[in-house]
Amino acid sequence: MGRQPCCDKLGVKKGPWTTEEDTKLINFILTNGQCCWRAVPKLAGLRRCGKSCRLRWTNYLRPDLKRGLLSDAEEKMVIDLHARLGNRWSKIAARLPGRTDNEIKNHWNTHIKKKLLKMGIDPVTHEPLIKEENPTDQPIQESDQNKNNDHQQVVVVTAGATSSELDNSSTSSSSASSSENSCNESKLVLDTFKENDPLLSCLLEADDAPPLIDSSWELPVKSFDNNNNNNMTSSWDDESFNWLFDCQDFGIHDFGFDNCFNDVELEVFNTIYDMENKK
DNA sequence: AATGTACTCAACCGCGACGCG
DNA sequence: TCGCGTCGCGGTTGAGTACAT
Repeated sequence: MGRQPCCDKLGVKKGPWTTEEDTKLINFILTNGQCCWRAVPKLAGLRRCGKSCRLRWTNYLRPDLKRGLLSDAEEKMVIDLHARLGNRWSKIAARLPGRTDNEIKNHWNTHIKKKLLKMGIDPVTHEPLIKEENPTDQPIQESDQNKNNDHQQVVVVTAGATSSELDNSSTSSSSASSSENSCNESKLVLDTFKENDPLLSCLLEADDAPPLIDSSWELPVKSFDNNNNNNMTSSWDDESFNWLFDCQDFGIHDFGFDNCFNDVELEVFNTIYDMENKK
C-alpha cells in the first residue's frame, strides 16, 4: 500500500506559477494569514496542491524576502553555519534574515561548493582536500588541521565551531568529528574571525535568540480592520512596498491590491512606483 | 545564425517529525 | 500507545537562460 498523495492529483496544476495565481495566493494570505495549507488552494481558488502554495509563498512571495545574490558576509555565514549544522538549510536560513532555505541550498550547490573546492576544501567535511598529506583518506584530526596554514582560517572556523555552540543535536559529519579538546582553541580563532566580520559577529552573538526570520516576519493581516477588509491599516513600510517591485517587476495593480490599501499607502506606493520607473 | 553545453533556480517529490484523537 | 493527517525539510529535477563553438 503506497503512501497517500499529499493532495488530489487530479486537476492539480503543476509547474511555474502565473501572475494570476500569485495574486490569488497573496490576496488570500494577506486577508486570512497563513493557516492550514491544505485548505489554502480550495479557499483561495487555486488549482494547486497546498504544499505547492506553501512553497511558493515561503520561497518567493513572502514580503520580507531579499532578492539577489548573497553578499560576501552572508556567504561566510552560510559556510560557517554549514560546518556546524550540515545540510540543515532551514536552520541556516533562519539565521539569515530574508533568505530562504531553498535559496541558500541553491547558492551552496552552485556557488559556494565550487568556491570551496577551488580553495582545496571539501564542501562536505570542511576539511582540506590534500590527498598527498592524507593518503589514507581518513578524516583529518582537528589538531592537524590547525597546522595547515593554507586553509587554517576557514577550516578552523568551520570545524572548530561545530561543538555545541549552536546546536547540540547537530549530526553533520563535520560536527561528529569535532573533539572537545580542541574546542577552546578553535573558539579563540572563531572569536578572531567574528571580530573581523561584524555581520557574522552580530548573528553569532544572537545564538540564544529565536530565529530572526521568524520573529521579524509579521503579516499585515494583523492590522486589518475586521469590519472592513478594504480599510486595511497595513504595517508594511516603504521597504515592503519596494519588495513588490524588486520581487518580479509586478505592480500593485497586477496583484489587484488596489482595494487592499488606504489612500495614503496607495500614494506612497505610486510614488515609489514612479521613482522605480524613472530609474 | 545555429547548435551544443553549462549553469541557475523555481518547483516537485518523498520522507520524517509532529500533533491530535 | 497507535494510527492518521498535516507540515516542513532536504534532495532532486528540469525549464529557461547564458555562454561557447
